Amino acid sequence: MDVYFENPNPFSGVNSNIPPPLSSDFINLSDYLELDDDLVAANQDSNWSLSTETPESSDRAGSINDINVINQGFSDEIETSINNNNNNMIIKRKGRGINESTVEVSPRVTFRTRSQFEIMDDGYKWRKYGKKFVKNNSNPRNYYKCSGEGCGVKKRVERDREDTSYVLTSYDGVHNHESPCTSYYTPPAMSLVYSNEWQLQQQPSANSSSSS
DNA sequence: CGGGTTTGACCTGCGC
DNA sequence: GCGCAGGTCAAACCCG
Repeated sequence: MDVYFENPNPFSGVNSNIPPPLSSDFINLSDYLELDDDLVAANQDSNWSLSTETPESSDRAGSINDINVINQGFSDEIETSINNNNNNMIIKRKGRGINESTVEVSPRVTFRTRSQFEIMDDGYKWRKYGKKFVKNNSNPRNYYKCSGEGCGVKKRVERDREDTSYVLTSYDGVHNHESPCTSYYTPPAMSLVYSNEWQLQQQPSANSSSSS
C-alpha cells in the first residue's frame, strides 16, 4: 500500500507529537506506509481543499489554485494559523480596499492500495453520493460522504488508470467526530507518516484487546 | 419504512 | 461564449 499526502504535511511541526498511523486487525499500516515523492510533487498544485465558505466561492470544494486566485486581491497580508478544534489551517487575508476574509482549508490524503476490492473498512460510515466516469479511465470514480452528523469529510475511490490492480482512495477533510470503530496503536508500530483524520488512542492496559 | 445506492441532470471551473 | 470535465444533487429505486 502506498500512502501519500497530496501536499507536504502542512501540520508537520504543529502536530509532530501525534503518533503515526495505527494498525488494524487486518493490515499493519506501518508496514506498508511510504511517501511517494513523485506523487507529492505532481500534486503540488492541488495541495489543499477548501472546506468552508469564502466571499468568492461559497460551499464548494477547491484547490490551492483557488486560494491563489482569491489571494490576488489580498497580496499584502496573509496570516495563517491552525484551528485547534479540527486541525484545519486558517488563512486570513487582508488587502487594500477589500474586506478582510478568512478561509479554512483541510488536508487531502490519498491511499494507493493493491486490492481486488474497492471499498475498505476504515472505521467510518460512508454514504455514496455520486459516481462518474472520468477521462482516460475506463473505471468509474465513486464519491462518498461521511455519514457522521455534521461531518463534511468526503472520500473518492477509483481504480488506478495505469494499474487497475491498485485502488486510489482520497480523503478530503477532517472528521469532527471519533470513528465508530476506535482503533489503538502500540508504540513499536510507529513509523513514517500520519493522517490528521485518524483518531488515535493509546492502547489500554494489558488484557483488553483492540476494539473493532 | 428507513437508510443506502443508482443515475441522469445540473452546476462550476477551465481552456480554447 | 462555448464545450468539456469533474463534482454534486436529488428523485427513483433497492434492500433489510
